[in-house]
Amino acid sequence: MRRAATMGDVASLAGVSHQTVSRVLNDSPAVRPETRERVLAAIEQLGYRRNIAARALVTRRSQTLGVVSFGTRLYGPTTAVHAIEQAARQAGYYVSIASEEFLDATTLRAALERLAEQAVEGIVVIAPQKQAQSALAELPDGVPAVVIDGHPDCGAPRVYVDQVHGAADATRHLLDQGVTTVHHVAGPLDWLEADARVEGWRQVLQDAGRPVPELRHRGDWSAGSGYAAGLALAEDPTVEAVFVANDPMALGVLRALSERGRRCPEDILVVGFDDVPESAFYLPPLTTVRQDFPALGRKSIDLLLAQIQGSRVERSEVVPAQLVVRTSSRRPEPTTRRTR
Amino acid sequence: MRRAATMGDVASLAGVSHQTVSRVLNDSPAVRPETRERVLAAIEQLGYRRNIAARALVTRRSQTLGVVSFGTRLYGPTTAVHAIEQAARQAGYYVSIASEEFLDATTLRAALERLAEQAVEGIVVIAPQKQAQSALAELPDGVPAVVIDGHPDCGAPRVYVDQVHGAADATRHLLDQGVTTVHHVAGPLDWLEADARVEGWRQVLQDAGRPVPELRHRGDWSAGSGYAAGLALAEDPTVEAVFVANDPMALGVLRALSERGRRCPEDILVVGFDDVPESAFYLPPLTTVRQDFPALGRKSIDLLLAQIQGSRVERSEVVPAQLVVRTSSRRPEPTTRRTR
DNA sequence: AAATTATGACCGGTACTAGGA
DNA sequence: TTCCTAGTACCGGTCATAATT
Repeated sequence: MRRAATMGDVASLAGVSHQTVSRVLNDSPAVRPETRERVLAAIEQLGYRRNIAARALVTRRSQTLGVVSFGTRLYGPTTAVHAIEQAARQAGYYVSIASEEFLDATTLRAALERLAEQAVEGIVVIAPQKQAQSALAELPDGVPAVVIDGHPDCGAPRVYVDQVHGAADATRHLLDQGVTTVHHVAGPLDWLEADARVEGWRQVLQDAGRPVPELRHRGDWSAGSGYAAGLALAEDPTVEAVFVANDPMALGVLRALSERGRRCPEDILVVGFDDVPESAFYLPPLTTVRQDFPALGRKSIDLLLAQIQGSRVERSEVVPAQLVVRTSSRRPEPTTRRTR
Repeated sequence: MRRAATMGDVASLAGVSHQTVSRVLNDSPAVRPETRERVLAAIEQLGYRRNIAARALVTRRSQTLGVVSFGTRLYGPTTAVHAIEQAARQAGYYVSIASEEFLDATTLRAALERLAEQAVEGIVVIAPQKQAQSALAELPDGVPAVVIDGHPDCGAPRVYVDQVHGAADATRHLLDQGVTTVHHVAGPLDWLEADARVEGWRQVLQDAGRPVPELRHRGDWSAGSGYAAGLALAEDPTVEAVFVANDPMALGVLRALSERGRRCPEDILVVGFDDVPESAFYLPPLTTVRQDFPALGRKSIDLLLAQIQGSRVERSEVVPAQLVVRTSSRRPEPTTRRTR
């Protein structure tokens, strides 16, 4: 394998100095169009490609942003990561990923360390688990960072979806259907989002003076865990409505209800959270709360770039959640209830 | 911001030469343990971190692998990318992602160009669309590459799931339930996998001497497109069994059937493809064909590393697909058919 | 002589200066 | 002036080689 062409090679082929080649590559205005053409032709001819290691060495800029993510099989993080990539690229950055399947302080630290080794210019952390928050304190010194769905005092600017309002809207919507109260299938204990959704749900019930059912059901975001919770809920004849902390768990609940002969929405109303693409096709179509994950990703990059460019940065940015009403939560008119 | 510590700083603090520091970092045996300790202490004290740009410049190795992916919202590619990251990291490589939402020759070329700029040492391309194949011919010259689910003569070693056998198994399983023939809801025209699944399906029907229904239904992998196909299938009273090219589309079919009052599995049998985590909780639980996406990712890195290390590499590696039988495809015994 | 350690060239760019057309 | 050449000092490592125990 021949050694790759260098700037000097291009320069001598084009009959200019290496300095001029550099100017052309960096879009300096101080190059005559005609000269620029000659240089570009030489670049083309030699298949020259700038050595980014050399460039990074002298400019002290890696042109790379880092992304740390956990639970990458989940719809939310995956979608957000994708949006991050797009936005970062459009801003002229490469993206390096450091993700792990499960999070604990050790793996988060390791992931941050890997990114630090690469001298990334900024880091986006998607770490909605509580135990991530402590490790976040150790974000590399001078490196700008943004946290998605993190804790208010995690030390870095945050971008987050308004989980509390989303959960409140869902719960209020269920109460509006005329039920006495709403049960909740919560997400895992360690997740901040799970807490926020519990809070929104509880708040609305309390404000409405409704009994707050004991929180007995905690899933792990999976359909299987929702199914288990659904079996228990189906046993309880007083249950009229259930707010489930995400869509896959809601799918599990729907299946459990159906197996136990409890019809949705005739007997029990169900609302999910996330609005995964499939939820409109569950049986019945699922009412849910949409989170705009792509917006989350884009805004995190906006905040990060602002920091890199040295602007003062808002401490946080909120993305609203939006209730999407479908069949699973609409109580049929009592008159039509048994006609079908 | 103070300038970061350099090897020379560490060296003078430890009272050795920069060369010795380098040896310590590269685990050279030619360093007295006592000296090594001193150096490590100095590194710790200064918070020294090796500059990978400088290292890459002289070693001509970026320690980075590139991944190109499209349709990153789909379960398969996402899962595979994740496995790739894990495997690459374990092998001591960083991972740079270049993905786009939609693929065409231009975006693929752009993605490969971005990775080439970064001087990645190897590339994994996940590009199961037909139109990707031509652009694959332009894989950067000397850069090792592996293609996941690509065309046999795409020019690079391939790792792929045995789609044809998976589809054949699914179809055969349906015939075994006693139906006359099996209908198919295919994936998008441009996808190789869609073709392979059609082929496996058709093959089995032909071999069994069954009528091959005209291929009228083509979705885009989404539940919505499956729903549309399902509505049409529900109209046709002769349809006894449907093999759907992926799980989300199968979900759409199930919903359409249910809406039109055709029961699954009593009236129509359904089989999907992919085994997404939710499919066990569809109504009814979906029989499907599991693809081992993590294995796909791992094996692609194995092949890539082998190439990088200069070994001769098998042209391709196959990952088997596995039929997972659940409720949606099991015809109830005729005697119990109407009892419930 | 063998084991360590020190020295300087080099990787391929960028940034600067001085000066020519 | 405006554009460009020429030359050189970096950036922070690695490697080959020489020098020192």
